[in-house]
Amino acid sequence: MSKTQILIADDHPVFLFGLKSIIGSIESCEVADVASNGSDAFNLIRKTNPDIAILDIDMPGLNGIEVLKKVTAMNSSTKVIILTMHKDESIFNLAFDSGAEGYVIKDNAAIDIVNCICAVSEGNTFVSPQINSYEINRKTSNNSNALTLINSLTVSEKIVLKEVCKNICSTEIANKLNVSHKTIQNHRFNICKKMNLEGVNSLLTYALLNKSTINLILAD
Amino acid sequence: MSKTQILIADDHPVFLFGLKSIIGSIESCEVADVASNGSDAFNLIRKTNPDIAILDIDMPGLNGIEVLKKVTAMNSSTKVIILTMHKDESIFNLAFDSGAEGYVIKDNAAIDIVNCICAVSEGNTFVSPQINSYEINRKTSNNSNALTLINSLTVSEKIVLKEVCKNICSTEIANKLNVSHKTIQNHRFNICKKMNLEGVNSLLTYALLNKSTINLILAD
DNA sequence: CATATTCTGGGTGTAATTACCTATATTCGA
DNA sequence: TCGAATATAGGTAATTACACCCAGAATATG
Repeated sequence: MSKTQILIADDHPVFLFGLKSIIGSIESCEVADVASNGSDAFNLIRKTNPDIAILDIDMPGLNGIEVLKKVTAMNSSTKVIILTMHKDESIFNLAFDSGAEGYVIKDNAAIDIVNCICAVSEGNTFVSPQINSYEINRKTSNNSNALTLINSLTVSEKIVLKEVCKNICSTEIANKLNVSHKTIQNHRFNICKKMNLEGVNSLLTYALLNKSTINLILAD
Repeated sequence: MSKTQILIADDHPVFLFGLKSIIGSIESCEVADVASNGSDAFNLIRKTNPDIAILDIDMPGLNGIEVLKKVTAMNSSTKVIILTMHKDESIFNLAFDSGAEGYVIKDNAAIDIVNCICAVSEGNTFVSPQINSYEINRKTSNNSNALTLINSLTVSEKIVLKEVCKNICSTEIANKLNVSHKTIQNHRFNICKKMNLEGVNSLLTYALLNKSTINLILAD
């Protein structure tokens, strides 16, 4: 029986080195390729078609979620495991909505990654025990998380939200988009209503504190 | 000649594993101890007195900077290298002000860590080439960075700044500290003046975007 | 003790955002 | 083609933060 072919992608050399050693020590697995950015990872997946791809989210160029989406879109047989430090429920949901088979938190023990690889190669899904509740929420369709809320925004509202993330005030956003500042204020108000944000500066603070999540969800 | 004894501390098991392998492969070095949190790291340093301690900043309990400060305070012969993902100039300065001998960015190649260990064990300091300019700024005493500015704040101003980081508005801060909201507004105004912040919400956005840096600088 | 700094709090004004309202033009799906 | 959703933009009011003014009380520092 041939070994499970695994591709790993992470832009932190030391972490990648450790990951490679750990996976290499699994009897039934073989590290087929390593990549240190998203584009390389995707090209290698398309070319070599590994059994499993383990992807970090934060990588230069294409991020792990974008690679995952492209892999899913081309109906590849490669199964994707997301290995990240993000503990945000919205990102977790985004990963599984995008076709992931596993989700492991980076600061968990190495055994989680091993278990995840085993589960996924047997056709099951796996999530770090630490975020088990996220999976339960998904199964009970308890879906009032940021991903669902942000996806309910209109195109203009999404554009405005992205600008707010950059800490640009309404007047400047209006100038940038060549519309009245009243229009932007209305969009902001509607975003607040949809996302249950109340109080002065609530949208600004929400946007700044959830910047990376929002930008992942609203990428392109 | 005996090998250089090294302690490494990081709360990411996979990264720690990779780091241990890389350092273990250096002929003249030996990994004496590993720790996955700050308290353990400090206790081990005190007990075994290694030649070099390589510390991550973000660790549960005591963070790496706090460990560094305690090591410096007890006049230990152990030299400390900070190995972190933080690229913030203020944190870099905080590390060297606290007595660090080396500062390496986590996403740099493994060779940087090896070079850093060699430099430090020979009595020199080392910083990742990527942030070389920070060292030059220090040497030319070009010190208008956040560390200097935040340290120029009064006790009350520091307390207010920490509350603003938590996204608490002036009225609530006033209630919490049992003073008038005008007092808090005056503190905010004075903080803005000292830190050259202008415009509506400038302090709030500065605080939210630099939360982790501020909390590191203002830790106890 | 004298001086300086800090903490405190009041006043006045402006800017930005939130919180609603209304209303028209456009676009999109049924 | 018709109705729904969306994008646009105007109005009004309340809240919060910034930007400056002032001054008395407490505290530290020489």
